[in-house]
Amino acid sequence: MAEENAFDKSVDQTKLRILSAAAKLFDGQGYNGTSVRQIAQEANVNVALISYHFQGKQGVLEVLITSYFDTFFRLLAEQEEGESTLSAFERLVRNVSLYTVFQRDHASTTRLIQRELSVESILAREVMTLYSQRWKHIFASVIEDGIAAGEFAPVSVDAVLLAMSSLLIYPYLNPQSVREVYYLEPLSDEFCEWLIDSTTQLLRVLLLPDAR
Amino acid sequence: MAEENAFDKSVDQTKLRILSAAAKLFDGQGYNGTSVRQIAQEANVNVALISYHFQGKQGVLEVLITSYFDTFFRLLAEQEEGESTLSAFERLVRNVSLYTVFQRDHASTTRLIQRELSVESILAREVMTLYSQRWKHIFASVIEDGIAAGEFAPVSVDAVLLAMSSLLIYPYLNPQSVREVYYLEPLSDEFCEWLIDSTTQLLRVLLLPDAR
DNA sequence: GTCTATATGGGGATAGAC
DNA sequence: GTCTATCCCCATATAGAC
Repeated sequence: MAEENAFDKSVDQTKLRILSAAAKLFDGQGYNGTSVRQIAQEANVNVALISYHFQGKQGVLEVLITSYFDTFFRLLAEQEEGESTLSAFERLVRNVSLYTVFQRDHASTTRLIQRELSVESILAREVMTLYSQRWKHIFASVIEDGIAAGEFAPVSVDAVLLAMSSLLIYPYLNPQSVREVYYLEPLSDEFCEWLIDSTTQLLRVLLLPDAR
Repeated sequence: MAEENAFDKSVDQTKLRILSAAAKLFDGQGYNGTSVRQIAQEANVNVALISYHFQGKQGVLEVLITSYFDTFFRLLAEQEEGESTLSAFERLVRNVSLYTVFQRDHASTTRLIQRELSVESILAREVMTLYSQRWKHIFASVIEDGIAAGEFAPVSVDAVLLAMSSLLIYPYLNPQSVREVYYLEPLSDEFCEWLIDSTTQLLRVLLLPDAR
């Protein structure tokens, strides 16, 4: 299990420095607004090392995207173990909570991914769409289970999920507005709790229209 | 006399062609991902005319932003005339409906503005933040009126508005995901109706927790 | 694995002719 | 108001020395 160990001293030090610098800069300035020179400077490494380790700027973006989603799916799988005894609604809320906190803990990558996802010309868009579909499928399964068990009303799963993702994602896509316009701090614990709570309320209304 | 006349035949033809081409390209590729040469080609005008008419690429973006918001605020002001007899909730829903349809009718500009708003290094960001605050203030006033009149629960206006904007904006920021992941068409009438309806339901839950 | 130096192309903007 | 030609800067990527 050590063969794909990503912590092999100096090499990975450099790779990690590049990834971390790139995440920060892509986050703040956008992918196209960031140059490899900036990344190299921010990471305190030589420019050529970016091409050497990641085959260019796009390679850096792709690694950021894949490790972001892979980490999330791993965490989710861990949480889902032995969750089968819970109700569909409880499982849904647990997944929402995990995702919210995950976004908070990976705020830079979250913002840059969600932003670049809305750019059509980005080459990594297909990768992202694939992950988005996998993301959706996970949440959709829980809702479909709930509908099949009669726990949820027979709603449009797609519509519910879109509303849910809007609530969850937008604040982390545009934290600047959250701070400067709404005077809330998206990185705070209170904000996460509020966001989870609001989303739960919406889901309750949409999925359990009779129960109140 | 004609010093400020913006409808001067050929000049305005050119300016409009540039604006329209820029909106399309900024929308699809992002501001930084679009070159003035591309804009000129798409608009079928000479590259130099962009600098001549708009003092550069950034000037084009600024005009797009200001006319977008100015148009929306004008439409909103027209609608709000003689609305004072309505309840706060009804006024809120009317404003939500107007904004949703406006976003749909100006989908390219909506997406590009909302995306660039999340980029810190964009020079036009201060302009956008200013408009965002004005936008928020309009919706906030209605909610505050409702609270003062005892129609709404004494909620956190900021929190409610953030949830509302998340629902309204996200689908127009990322219409690709809406189409490819959720199989919904954000430009359709049915989608607008659904979005207005979902938002109304959320607002009802948050603002009128007792009434049902 | 890291660095220097360079190749090659494209970016935005403008001077000056028409 | 429009176009041509050009300026200058910066982008990414790589070849080759260490």
